[in-house]
Amino acid sequence: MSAIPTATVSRLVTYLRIVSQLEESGAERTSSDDLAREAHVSAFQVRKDLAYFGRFGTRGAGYSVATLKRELMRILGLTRPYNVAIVGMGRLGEALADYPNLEAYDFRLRAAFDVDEGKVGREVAGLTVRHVDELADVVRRLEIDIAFLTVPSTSAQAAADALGAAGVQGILNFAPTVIDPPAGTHVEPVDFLAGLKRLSFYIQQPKVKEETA
Amino acid sequence: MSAIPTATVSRLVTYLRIVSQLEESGAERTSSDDLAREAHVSAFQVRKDLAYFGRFGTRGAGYSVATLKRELMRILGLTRPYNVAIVGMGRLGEALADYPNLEAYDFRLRAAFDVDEGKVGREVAGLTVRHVDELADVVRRLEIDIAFLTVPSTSAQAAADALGAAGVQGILNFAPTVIDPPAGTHVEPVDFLAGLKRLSFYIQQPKVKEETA
DNA sequence: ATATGTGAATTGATTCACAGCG
DNA sequence: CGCTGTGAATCAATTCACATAT
Repeated sequence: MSAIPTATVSRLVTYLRIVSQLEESGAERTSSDDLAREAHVSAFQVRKDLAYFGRFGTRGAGYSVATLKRELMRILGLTRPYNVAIVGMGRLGEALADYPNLEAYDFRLRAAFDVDEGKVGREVAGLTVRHVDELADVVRRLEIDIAFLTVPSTSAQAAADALGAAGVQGILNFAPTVIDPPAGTHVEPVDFLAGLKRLSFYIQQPKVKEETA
Repeated sequence: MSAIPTATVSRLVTYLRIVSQLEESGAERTSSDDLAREAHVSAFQVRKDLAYFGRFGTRGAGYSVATLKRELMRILGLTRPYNVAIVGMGRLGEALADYPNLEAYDFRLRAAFDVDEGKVGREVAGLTVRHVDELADVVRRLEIDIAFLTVPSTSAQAAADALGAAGVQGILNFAPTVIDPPAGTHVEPVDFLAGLKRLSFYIQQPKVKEETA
């Protein structure tokens, strides 16, 4: 009967960003029409998405920006802190370590790992890079909830398995490969190469419809 | 009757990566079952996705790895080169400029832009960073097809509009905001913060089902 | 009056079962 | 006999229309 569509979850994230911007700009009230316009979806869609979780508006008057923001944060589980580790301190791992906006939603970078002895021991964003041999131990001790997986594709599955076994609940997978989620772990892909290839498909579309005889 | 589901396009990209790996590992033939296992979808799904574009297999014998790879590349428009520009040479822009795998599918980095005079003139990945004032001019002259948009959210829409007006056909949007696609331009989002918030939702799911009375 | 919340209708995507070829 | 390719059936998501609350 239930199970929230994944597309709905993605849109909720978008609505949250929009109400956050509205709040910054000083707006106090908004409507499904406003949100729909900003999120590039229909107003029906906005209301239906919200209806999965409750009733947050006032008929005739729309939504309170503050209330809707609070409720969206609650729905998305953003009312508590998450401890984060980065696995793979290449260029991308380093860039993520220095990313400033993480703390805005209480994502706390607590550990960084690599296999390369040349990288182990270095300081990145106030953290000492540790060897992946210590992963299970450190993840448990620091109660890491979420890992950013920025290792090469060839080691991504093994690293994910190790993280799952150590009790990590969520993995943001930056490696361009599909990972089999360890039991009890949710994996979200962040694959810019895939996005690039989708672009390629849509760009060439206009001039298609040729058959290979 | 027509219109390819966007989910199908995403899966095609995955199938291509799988057959590329199969090719590297020396395999000559594969099947919808193989592909399904690797891509974490059903074999029906694989065959249906491919059926939108033609018949690429041999009944009873599966698919030739080489043929399927070639066909997937053709379907995805990856048989010709694309000229790429990066707009926004912050940390992420720089990391992308140095990303080694771009040339593998003939994506050619040809230009880099920033607004910051401190960055303009610097050398990155063999390119001189140009001021965005030159964007329209340079995009046209170098026949840029695709832009990586790595500017702050607040300037993302304006930059996208400038790129669209200059004739760019595709934009990979790394800014954490929804962009209104300029006419004739396709936008693909690559938003790791959104992925992180989705993770948060799925992590907290187990312990939910509380109502606000 | 106005904009939400929601069952019903529609549209779209996935699954299935098997016909069709090698 | 295998495994692909595909219409038909099922399932899910989106759209619609309107009753409902303020």
